[in-house]
Amino acid sequence: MSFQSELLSKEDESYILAHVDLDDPSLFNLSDEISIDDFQEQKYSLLLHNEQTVALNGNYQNTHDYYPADLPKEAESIKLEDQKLNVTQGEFQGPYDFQVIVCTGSKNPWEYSAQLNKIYTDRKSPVPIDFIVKNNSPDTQLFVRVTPMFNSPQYAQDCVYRCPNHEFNGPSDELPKEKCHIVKCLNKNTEYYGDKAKGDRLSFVIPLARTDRVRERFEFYCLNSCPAPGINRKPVEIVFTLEDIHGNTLGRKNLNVRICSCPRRDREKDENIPAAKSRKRGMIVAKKPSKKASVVLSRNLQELTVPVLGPQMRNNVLKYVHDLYAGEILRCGDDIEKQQPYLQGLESVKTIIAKFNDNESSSITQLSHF
Amino acid sequence: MSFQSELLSKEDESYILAHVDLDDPSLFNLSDEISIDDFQEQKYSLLLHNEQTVALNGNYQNTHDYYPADLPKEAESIKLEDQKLNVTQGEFQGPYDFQVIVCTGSKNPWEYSAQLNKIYTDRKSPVPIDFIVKNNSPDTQLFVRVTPMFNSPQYAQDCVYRCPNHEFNGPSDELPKEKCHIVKCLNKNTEYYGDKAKGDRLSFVIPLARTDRVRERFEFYCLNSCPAPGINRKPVEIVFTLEDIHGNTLGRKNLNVRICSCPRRDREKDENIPAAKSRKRGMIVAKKPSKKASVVLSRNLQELTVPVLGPQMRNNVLKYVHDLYAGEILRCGDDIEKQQPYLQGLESVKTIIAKFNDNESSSITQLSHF
DNA sequence: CGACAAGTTG
DNA sequence: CAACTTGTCG
Ligand SMILES: [Zn+2]
Ligand SMILES: [Zn+2]
Repeated sequence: MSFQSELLSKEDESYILAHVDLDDPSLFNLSDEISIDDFQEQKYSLLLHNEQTVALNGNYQNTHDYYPADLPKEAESIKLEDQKLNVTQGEFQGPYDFQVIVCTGSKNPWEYSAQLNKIYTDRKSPVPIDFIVKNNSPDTQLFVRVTPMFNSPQYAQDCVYRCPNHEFNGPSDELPKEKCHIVKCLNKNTEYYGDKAKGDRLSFVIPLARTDRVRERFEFYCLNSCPAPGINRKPVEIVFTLEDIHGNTLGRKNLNVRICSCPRRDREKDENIPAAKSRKRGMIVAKKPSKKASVVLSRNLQELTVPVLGPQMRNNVLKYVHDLYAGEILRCGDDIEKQQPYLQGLESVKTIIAKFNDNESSSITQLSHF
Repeated sequence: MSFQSELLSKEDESYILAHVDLDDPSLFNLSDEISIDDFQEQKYSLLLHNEQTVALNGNYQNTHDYYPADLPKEAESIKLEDQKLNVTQGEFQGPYDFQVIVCTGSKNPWEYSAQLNKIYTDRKSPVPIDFIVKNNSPDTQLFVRVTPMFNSPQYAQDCVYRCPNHEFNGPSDELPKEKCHIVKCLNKNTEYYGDKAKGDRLSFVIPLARTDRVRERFEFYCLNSCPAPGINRKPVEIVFTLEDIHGNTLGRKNLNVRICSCPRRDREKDENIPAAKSRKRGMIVAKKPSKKASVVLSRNLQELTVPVLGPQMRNNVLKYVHDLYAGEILRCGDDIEKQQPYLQGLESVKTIIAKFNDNESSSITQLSHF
């Protein structure tokens, strides 16, 4: 179940996708079979659904207590030259039905785009994220590993570090091993891994509280726009890996992240540029469906602009859209993840309605009960 | 000829300017009369034409070989607390008719504005500057001290250092004492002074070749836009001081500097906007209707933007809006005048629908019969 | 060199 | 939040 090639051809991919049961969680518990030597000398690539294989520089490992510093000197030198470990990157729920939910709300300093599965946040504001783990039993300690990565294939192998500015001007109470991490968790039990000086990829591990839904807060220390050798405007994602005490992977979810000064503006731009472009007289032109966009289109929240005549018609449209979301949400049943984008849309409509209600004195033109 | 007050009132200034011969070079050769103790314990202010007195933090001195590190411990502590030395900043030619000329040329990577006495340059391109010293005799060694300063009174006391990014990512052959200087001279005999760790003001001294006109090349290591604790977008000037071997000041010239990525553009803006300065940020401008939620289309027609999720919902909304117009039009009966705005809205919606139909391959997502 | 991207200001 | 500034890219 492992492939020597760094990158699979499209044909290989289709073949494998067609012949392998990618939802079989046993596929993802291979770490026990791989020795340290294997890690140092071979390249492993395991195909998952939504497959993306990424070569990770440095020491990325599945046991919490395995440290780069423990390597013998010669392994070290191999690592420093061109040791790359291809680690799978696809998302999967795994046996615990692992889910990662960004808390939303319209007046938070961060913004979440369900459409792009992307969070937009300021530097240094705590962002709460919920981890959902079904059947989280009191006798098993689970962990979430958090690894920021560049998410364009071109840069995915490069490790993400803080820019020197934010490395040397971070909070004064920061431990040296934390100073290069662009993201940290407020949870005091978080363990930080990786040493920039050795070229390690940085990540950290949070011990998960034993409830079905655990909220943790994260802070970011660099902007996406920070200069090289920092993020340097490249898109970044956070990989959340559910792990057991041995570092076995039990689930994986990705979250695109943009740390910037104007989360709302930037989110709106990201969402609208793939979508409509406005013309003269406010005409809305439909977007050209980019191949990638069309795949996920059904999950995509987009903006639609229509002409309305008078507050009555406007309110009719708003109420109608509101109710369309309400209906969809009901039809989702208890599937929280499926609800997510609709909840976001609903939130969005309600904000628009509230804005009009705020701005209009006459109660006749107001929509009530929102 | 020295004043105890840190800042002179406007009236004092005018009085002095009217009664003192400010072109008398003897006024500016006072350094021999001032002991180190005076420097440490008092604040001197000497008025010059184009007067600008500036309190300099740290150790700024007129002898090349006087070093902050040589201070006794107690003087040191005074310095670190609030010792500020008011040093004159005005330009004067002095006995050698000292002049500083920025070399110009239209296809250089830098730009010089004579109007603003300001040079605009890229980071890391050598800028040649000529120093003119009349009667530069072979038996007197002269020096030019180069001191970058913030030139707004509000920040002039702060020392100018590199931002951490450029401090730690400078050329690899840089000596530690050079790493914090935002400007350096290519001349290998340049001596760099000041220690950022001690809060010293940084400067350097170039021994002048013994000709009337000496060309030296300078390189800048930070942009004006570099983040705090770097320049942080504050305007900067370079003070060139002609000195003898004892550090006596024989002439002084200032040069405004902007290190940026687009020297030409920025120079043009600087030069033109002061002329037609009516549209600056702080200016009061007729405010536009807050087009936050809706924009006026025609008389009553407005734009409403709502979030939709997927083509189905989008089409539902479009169809609904279409039908709202249709209903209104019916209710207008034969009143063509009254129909008019609704017809217009209907037309508008149909255009939007057509655009989406055009752009979408899948017939499933298309609305038919429009 | 124009257009865009993205931090800052009031 | 709009407008401006200013680095970057094509
Ligand atoms: Zn940074
Ligand atoms: Zn800098």
